[in-house]
Amino acid sequence: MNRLTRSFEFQITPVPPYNFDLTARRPTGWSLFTPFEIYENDILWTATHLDSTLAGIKLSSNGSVSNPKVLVRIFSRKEQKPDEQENVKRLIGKALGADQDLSEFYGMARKDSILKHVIDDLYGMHDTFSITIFPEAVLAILLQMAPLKRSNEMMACFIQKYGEVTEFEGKKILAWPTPKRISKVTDRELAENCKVGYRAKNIVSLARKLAKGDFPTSEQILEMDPDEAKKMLLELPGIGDYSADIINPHGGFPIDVWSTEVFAKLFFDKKPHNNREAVDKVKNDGLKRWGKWSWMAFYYIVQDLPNLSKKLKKDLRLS
DNA sequence: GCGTCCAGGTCTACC
DNA sequence: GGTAGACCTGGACGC
Repeated sequence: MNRLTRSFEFQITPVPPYNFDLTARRPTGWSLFTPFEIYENDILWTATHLDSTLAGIKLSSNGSVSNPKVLVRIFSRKEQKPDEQENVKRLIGKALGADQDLSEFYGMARKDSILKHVIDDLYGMHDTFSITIFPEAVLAILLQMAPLKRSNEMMACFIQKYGEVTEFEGKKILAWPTPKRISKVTDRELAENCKVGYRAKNIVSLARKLAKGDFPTSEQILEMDPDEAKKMLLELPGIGDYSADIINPHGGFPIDVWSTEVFAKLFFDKKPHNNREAVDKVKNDGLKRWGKWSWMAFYYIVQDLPNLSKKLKKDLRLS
C-alpha cells in the first residue's frame, strides 16, 4: 500500500472547445490512466507513474466547453520540488490533450459524410496522450486473439497481481505495474497467474526491453518522423502493425477484425464476407480518406457508435 | 458431458 | 517477399 500524503494543486487551461467529461472518461469507458480509477460527483480519482514518481491524481472541471479549466491535485509520498512540480504540470496537460487545437480536424470533418455526425455528438472531446508506453503496449498484446471480455479479465488480473495500490483522500486506486516490476517475473508465472497464455512471453520480453531505459519515451517518439516512430514501435516484442497503431503517439489507424466490420459498413454499406481478409482493404481506404486525421476519425467514430448507428440507420454493432 | 472451433494478431519456418 | 500454421485459454456450439 502506498499512502500518498503530500499534495499540490494547479489549474490547466485547455484550448477550447474542450469537454472534460468526454476527454477524461470517454463514452466507451476507456480509462485515462487505469481501469481502476474512480469517477464520483464529477471528480475523477486516478493513479499513474509520472517519470519515476507514483502519483495519485484528482481531476475536475472548473469551467465550460468554451471556457475550459481543469483543476488538478497531485498526491505523492514525498514533497515534490518546484522543478518536479513543473514537469508534472506539463505531463498532466499533455495527457489530457490540453494543447490540442481541434479546429483543423473539425474543418475537415464537417465536409465528411460520416464524421460530420460524430463531431456534433462529441464536440470538445480531445485526444489523450499516453505518458508511458508500457500500459498501452500490454493492452495491445492482451487484445490479440481474444474476445474483449477475456482481454479485460487478463488486464484486470495483471494490474491486480502486479500493480501498485495507492491511497489518497480515502480512495484506493490500483495503478499499472512498471516495466521494472514485470521484468523480474517469469513467463510461466505470469501465464499461470493471469491465464494470458502465449502472451506472457511477449509481455515479459517487452518489460525487460523497456526496463533497460534506452527505448525512447512516448514524448521522444512523438518528436520523431511518423514512419520512423512506427518502425521503432514494431521492434517491441509482440507488437505488430495493429498494436503499433494503438501505441503510436502520432496516431495510427488500428484496424482489426472487429473494426473492419464497422468501417466496412460505413464505407461500403455492407458487412465483409470475411472480416480478417478485409482488414487491409478497409485500413487502406480509411487512410486514403482521412490521411493525417485517420486516428482522430477512428477515435471519434468508435466513441460515438451508438449515436452514429441511429443517425445513419446502420447497425454498427458487431454481429 | 465431450469434442471442436475460433476469437478485436504476431511470429517464424518454409517456399 | 509472401504465406500457412502455430500459438494460450475459455466460451459457444453441436451432438
